[in-house]
Amino acid sequence: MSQETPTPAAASKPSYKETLNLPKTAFPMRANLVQNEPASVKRWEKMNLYAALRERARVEARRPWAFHDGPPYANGSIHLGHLLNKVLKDFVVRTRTSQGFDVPYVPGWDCHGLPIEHKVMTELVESGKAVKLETLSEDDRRMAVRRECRKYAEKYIKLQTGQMKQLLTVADYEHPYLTMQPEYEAATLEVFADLVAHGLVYRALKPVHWSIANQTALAEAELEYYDREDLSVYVWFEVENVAGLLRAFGLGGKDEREFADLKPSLMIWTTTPWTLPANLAVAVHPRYEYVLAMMGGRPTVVAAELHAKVKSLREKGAGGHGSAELGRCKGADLVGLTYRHPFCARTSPVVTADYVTLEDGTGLVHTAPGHGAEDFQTGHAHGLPIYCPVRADGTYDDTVPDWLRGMDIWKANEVIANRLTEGGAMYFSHTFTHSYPHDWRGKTPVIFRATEQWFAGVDEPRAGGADLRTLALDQTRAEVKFYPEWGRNRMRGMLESRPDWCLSRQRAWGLPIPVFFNERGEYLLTKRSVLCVAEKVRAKGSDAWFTMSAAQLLEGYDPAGDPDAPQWVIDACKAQGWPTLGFALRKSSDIFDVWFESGCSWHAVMDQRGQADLKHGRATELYLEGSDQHRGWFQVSLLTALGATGRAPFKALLTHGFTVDKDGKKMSKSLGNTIEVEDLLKKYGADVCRWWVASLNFEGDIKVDYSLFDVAGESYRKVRNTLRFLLSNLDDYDPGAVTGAPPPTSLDAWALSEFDGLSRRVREAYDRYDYRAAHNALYDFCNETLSAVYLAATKDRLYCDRPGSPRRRATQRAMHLMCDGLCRLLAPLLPHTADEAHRSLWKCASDDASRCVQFETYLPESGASADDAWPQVMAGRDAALLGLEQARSAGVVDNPLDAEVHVEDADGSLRAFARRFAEQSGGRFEAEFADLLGVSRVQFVAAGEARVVSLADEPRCERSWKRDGTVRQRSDGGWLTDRDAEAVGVR
RNA sequence: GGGCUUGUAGCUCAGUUGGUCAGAGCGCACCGCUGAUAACGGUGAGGUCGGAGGUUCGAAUCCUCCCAGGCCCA
Repeated sequence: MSQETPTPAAASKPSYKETLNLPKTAFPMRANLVQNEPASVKRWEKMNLYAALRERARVEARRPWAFHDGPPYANGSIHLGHLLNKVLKDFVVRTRTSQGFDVPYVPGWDCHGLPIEHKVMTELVESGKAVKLETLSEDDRRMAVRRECRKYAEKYIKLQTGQMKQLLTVADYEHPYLTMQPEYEAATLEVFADLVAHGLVYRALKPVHWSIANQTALAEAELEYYDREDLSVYVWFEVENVAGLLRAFGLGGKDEREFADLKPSLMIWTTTPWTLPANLAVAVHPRYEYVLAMMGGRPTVVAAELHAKVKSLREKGAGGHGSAELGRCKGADLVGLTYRHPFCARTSPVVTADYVTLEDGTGLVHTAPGHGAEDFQTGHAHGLPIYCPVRADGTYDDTVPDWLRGMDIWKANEVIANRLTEGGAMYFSHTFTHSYPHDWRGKTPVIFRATEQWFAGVDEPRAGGADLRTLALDQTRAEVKFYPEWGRNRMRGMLESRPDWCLSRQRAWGLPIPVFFNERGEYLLTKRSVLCVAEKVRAKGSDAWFTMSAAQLLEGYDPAGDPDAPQWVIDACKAQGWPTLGFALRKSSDIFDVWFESGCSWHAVMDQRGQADLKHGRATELYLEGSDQHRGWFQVSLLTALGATGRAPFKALLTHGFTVDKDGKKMSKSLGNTIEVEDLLKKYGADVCRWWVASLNFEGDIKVDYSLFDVAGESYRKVRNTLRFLLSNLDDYDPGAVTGAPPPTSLDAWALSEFDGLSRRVREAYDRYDYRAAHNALYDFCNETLSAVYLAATKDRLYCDRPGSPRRRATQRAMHLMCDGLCRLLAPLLPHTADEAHRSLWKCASDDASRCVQFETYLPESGASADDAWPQVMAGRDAALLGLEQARSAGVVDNPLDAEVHVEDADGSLRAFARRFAEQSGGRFEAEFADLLGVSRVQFVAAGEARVVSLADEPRCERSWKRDGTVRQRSDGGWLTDRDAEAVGVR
């Protein structure tokens, strides 16, 4: 047999596979992102993408769109929050750029502040260098610490820059802004100078959050709340003027002296016994009802509503009202009473305050004006001293009773409680757990402590006009856009309740507050004096404050020419002349709250780099940060800008939520439910991470889990494969070979008009920062419109038509347009993949660094118009597919190509469509519809006649595997359809 | 404790002003293809819309309360 000559038939029975136009592309199915993304980064760096984009914008005279990066803190690796934030920002930059705007984007870092200084100090102590520092002068010591801090910040800026580049973000990494740069610091001082000029800065003794561990004031933003166990005490304060007490309760008839022996008392409640030495008043609510009742053997004043509750603390089950009630009165009636402090030798008054509540305690509030914000207000209103016996290190000074002097306040809690018990003043005490503010870095509990600090007043009239709070609320209400809209409400609530801004910190690593004191404690702080220092800082950085003398810093300052110069300066100048005075001045040792520095970035970055000009009304378009920044950066930026210019620095605010674990719980290292960005990048690559970000509803909490990235990876692969299939069928296509719109009844027209719709929807979604809508639309288009419908239907003509057939070329043209268009729409979300596909589409050599998809704007509409009946046709397709599936499960057919489907065309619309199709293209729409179903033949039939017919008995084309009724043996011996015979060139 | 906010199929999400709005995709199950093949196509099952009241002829959609989260504050 083997020696036999092959029969002519067998010899001529060709394998037709080589005659097909099968897909061909170098664009791989597997992305290998982790391996290939670095090459993209390298190529973009080689072409200097950021600068090239600026240059294009210049040449094309693109309109600028100002966007501003809020500075992350230069500490540690980037975490999930950074990933989310930076990727979202990159979406903004890239979408707006593709829209045809010029969008410069300068990344920034917050460099000063306690976290770094704390870390550096710890390292200095551990390495033993701290001891040596103690021997230096104050200025030299601070300079030494500052040098270390700068090195530390620089190290992490470098680290984070690399990580952010890995996220494929496009930014001016060559010229970032750092809050420790001299020009940034100088600009911050310029803003401060304006605030000073507008009368918004003042110095006052006030209770502030005080970190004992770090011996500095802290801002709200520097606090974290943790549970803490504390002692809760109910204390009797013995009333001094018993007659007044009896009068207040309408008990004038009682024997005053006899009654006094019972030690009638006010009862207060506190969870901070250590503040009792600073007690200077008891506050009651003027309109609440109070009772005088026997409790623990003493006639005791408590709020009527809390009487039973307090009584039951000591007498279980003794909830019965009024049993021992001696009298009632309003809080206002108690005013004027005085009481003896339980262990300090003084008497203090009862005063009223509106903030007294009946939720906890006794309705009588222990008031220590030196240790609480509300206490301070009350003290201020009633002329009480702001007494704070606690020193910076958390120990008592010498004004307290000797048994407390020098004692640590946390230890004093117990000591004081014991003393109260011994002295009979303790009604009840117990330990309980409550949420308490802690230093965000040291994690140590914070106290309220009155100190001299610098403040920005939010209720001070600005230059005689409206105050900052009013201005900010006005902007929030009417001028600024919020995404999402509820941010407006949130901002308003925070602005309404925020206290004056404590600007000063007692640390080394920061921008000094440029104030000069004389020996009497009077200070020099005017717009001109600040600007004079700002010049020095611009030239030499804020180190100048520590390396130069007061006289040097003030060189060029002329009190005579300063309308705001304080009188003592003018007087002193007359007496001794300016330079001499300068030598006698002492430099302030306070630095600015870091939030003040970052809050000035609208000027230090946007104004200074020419991207905005707030004083002339040119604001930044958008700030984009986590929702915590309603109180943080958004608010401080708004306040400094309003204070300095009267305008909001941003036109719109966009916020995102926080990442949580897969169960919706907060992520924390202690819970062990954190995920590292580094690990995600290593496992999935940046494009998949970005695709994940794009899929999020980022307004709320964002669940993070590896499984969610797996899903994103699957979905990414689908998009990638669709691009690959497009590319693989365009290998032999010459763009521009075909022009003109396809006929409306053609599949190509349908696909192109679907693409135009997609393009519109995606661009509109980008415009409103709805990346998820864009992501979903893009995915659905790839998955449904292209992969399941259009590409499945056109496969036959792409593979089997003669390469140059008009039908094949028309489809290739549509595919080319859509591939190009998709790359451009995808580029903001998937910069690597879109560029890779785009370069493949345009057959770009791998070392060619001249082309990048990010240079392209979105593709204009294709111009294709689809027949109005297409939705009906597609509905017919759905119905027919259902029928096909039923036939398949009934065993009528297995392979769809063995089937002829009789499609119900009840109203004749499909046949009408087919007639139009024939007029426009000269072909049979039934064949087109068969391709849409993936079957060999289709007939349109009347209602009720739909069915599937097996064609298994008919000959099958050896090339296209179709049984379309034209299959017969051809001149080469093979069985082919007419179309395939023509394509192969046989008869 | 207060302000803002979230809770729709296993997962990610759509659901305009209350009336076919209980949907999509993924995943899963089953089937087909084997010339997109570590691909591709088709069909299907799955939810008392966090819970409980209430308003209404009618509520995922409005009101109240509760539960579980998140951010910010006290």
